[in-house]
Amino acid sequence: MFNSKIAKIFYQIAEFYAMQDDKFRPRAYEKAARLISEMEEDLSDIYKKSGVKGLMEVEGIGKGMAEHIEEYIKTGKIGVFEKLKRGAPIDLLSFEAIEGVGPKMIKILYEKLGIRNVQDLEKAARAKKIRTLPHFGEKTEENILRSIELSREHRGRFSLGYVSPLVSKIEKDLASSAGVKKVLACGSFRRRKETVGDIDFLAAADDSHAAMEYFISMPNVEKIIARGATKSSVRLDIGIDADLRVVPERSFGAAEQYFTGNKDHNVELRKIAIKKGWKLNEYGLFDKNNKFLTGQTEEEIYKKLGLDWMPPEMRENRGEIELAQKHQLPKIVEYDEVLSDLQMHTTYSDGTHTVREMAEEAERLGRKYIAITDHVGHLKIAGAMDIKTIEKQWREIEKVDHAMNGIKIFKGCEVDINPDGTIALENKYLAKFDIVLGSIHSNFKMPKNEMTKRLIRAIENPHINIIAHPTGRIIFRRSGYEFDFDAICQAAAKNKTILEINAYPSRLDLNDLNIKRAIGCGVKLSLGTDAHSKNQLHYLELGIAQARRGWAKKKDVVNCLEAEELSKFLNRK
DNA sequence: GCCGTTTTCGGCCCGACTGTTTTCAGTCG
Repeated sequence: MFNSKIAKIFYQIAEFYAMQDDKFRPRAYEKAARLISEMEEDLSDIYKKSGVKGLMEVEGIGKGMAEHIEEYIKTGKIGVFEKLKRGAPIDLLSFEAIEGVGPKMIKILYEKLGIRNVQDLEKAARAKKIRTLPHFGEKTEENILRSIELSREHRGRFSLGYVSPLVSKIEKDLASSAGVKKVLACGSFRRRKETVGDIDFLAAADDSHAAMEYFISMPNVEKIIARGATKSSVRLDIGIDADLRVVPERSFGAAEQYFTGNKDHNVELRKIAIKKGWKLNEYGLFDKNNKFLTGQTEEEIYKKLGLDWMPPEMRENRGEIELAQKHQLPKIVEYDEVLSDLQMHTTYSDGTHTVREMAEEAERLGRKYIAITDHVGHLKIAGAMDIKTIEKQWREIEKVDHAMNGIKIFKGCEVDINPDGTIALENKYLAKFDIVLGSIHSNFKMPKNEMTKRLIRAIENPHINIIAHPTGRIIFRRSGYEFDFDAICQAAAKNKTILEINAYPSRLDLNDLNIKRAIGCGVKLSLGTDAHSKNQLHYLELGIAQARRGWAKKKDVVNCLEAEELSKFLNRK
C-alpha cells in the first residue's frame, strides 16, 4: 500500500505541473505513478534494502523522484508537493473521477471562481457561473454536471480489482491469528461484483477476542469505527470500510450464506425457511422450537431448504433460487476451465513488457495459450504499429512461440473501428493475423442508430473475430456509447463474431447483465485481460468472475477451447 | 523529471474530437 500512496502523490504532482503548462514533468510523474502502482515490490522495501540507488533502478524513477520517496519515508511529506499545494490548495483527487475536466480547466476554475473541489464545481455549475468564463459555454457546463452525476453514482464504491489484493492479504493474516479456524471475505466481494462498497470478513473462532484485537490493530487500519465482542468495523487506509464478524464454528456456513447475500437473495431464502416453519439467520437454520437444524456449511443450509448449492456469483436473486429448487441450475464456467487470455499489449504498442516477458508470465499463471494483440491502425497515441513493425512482431512471436515449449502464442491485433464501421487496416493485412479484435476508441457520441450500424458493419467484417470491450464503458468514469445491444448480439451470433469480456478492472465490459443477454442470443464470448504489463495478466480471474455472474457456461466461452479448436472456430468465420 | 545503438544534452507517442471560437486550447486515449 506504500506504493499506492506514492503513486497518488506523484499523480497529483503531475496534475499541478500540467496546470502550470509544464510540458514534460507531468508525463514523467504520471508515468512513474502508473508504473509504481503496478509494481509488485514495495518501494519502502527497496529503499530499506538499497537506498536511493536502489529506487533509481526502478523504471521511470530517477534521482529526483528517488529523493522524493526517501523524503517521504523519512518525514512523511514531499517538499515539492507541499509547495505546489500551497500555491493552489485544490483537492485534485476529487476531480479525478470527473471526465472532461482536466488540469487546465481546474486551474481556470480555481483562479476565476475559487473552485477547489467537486462540491464547489457543482455549486458553480448549478448557479450557471461556469458559462460566464471565457472559453466556457453552456454545453461545457452541462457536460460538467453530467460527469459529476456519473461519478456520484459510484460514490463510496471501489473496483473489485483495486481491493482484491488487500482483501486476500487480510484474509490470510486473519486466518493465521490465534484461535481462528476459518476466514472468508463475504458480501459483494465474494459475489465478485464489479464494485464493492465495503468488505465483510467472517471468521470462525471459539474465542473471538484475539481475532478482534488483531483486526482492529492491523497496520492498514486508519480508524476504528466500532469494536465489540463479535463484530468490529474499521476504515482501511485505502478508504474502504471493513467489518469483521466472528461466529462459532458450527454457524460458519449459515453466516457465510447470510453475509454473502445479496439482500434479495437472502430474503427469498428466509421466506422458504418460514414456509417450512423454520427460521434462518446467521447462526443457522432452526426449527419452531429453536432447535438447531444445521449451519456448519452452506451446502447443508441450501440442501435442507430443498435447494441445490450455487456459486456466490449467482446469488443476486435473478432467477437462481427457482432453478435451484427445480435442480436445474446451469453449470457455470469454472475458473480452471479457462485456458487462455485473448487480449494483451506489449512494447510493440503501448505495453510495458516484451512479447517474451508476457508469454513467460502467462505461462507461469497457467495459461495454455495467449493472443498478443497490440494496437494497429490509427490510434497513434497508443503506439499503433505500422505494417513493417507488424511483420517484425510476427517474426518475434514465431521465435518466442518456438522457443517456449508449453504455451502457444497467437498473432493478434486490436484495430480501430472507424465511425462508418470500416476497419482502420486493410483486409489483406487483417487476413494474415490469427485473431483480430475490433474496438471503438473514437467518436463515442454518435446517435444510437448510427453507432449500432457502425458496430454491425464491423461484426459483419469477415476478418473481425472479436469485438473488444463492446460497450466502451469505464467504471466510475463514463457510461458506454449508445447502441442497440440486442441488435448487436443478434448480428454477432449470426456472423460468428465473438463479444469480449474485457477483464481489465475498470472495464469489465461486457458486464454481468450484458453477458446474460448475449448468451441468450447464442453469442460466443472471449476473455482478455487487456494487460498492458505482465503484472496485469492475473486480471483474467476478474473476467471469469463476471462470466460466472452472467451465468456463462464452458461452451459459451471460447477461451475454454484448446488452442487448435479455437483456430478452427476462428477460421469458420 | 527521465532517459540513452540519438548516450550526459536534448529529446520526450500524437491525432481526433469537442466546444469554443472564427483559429484553437483542452481533453482523451
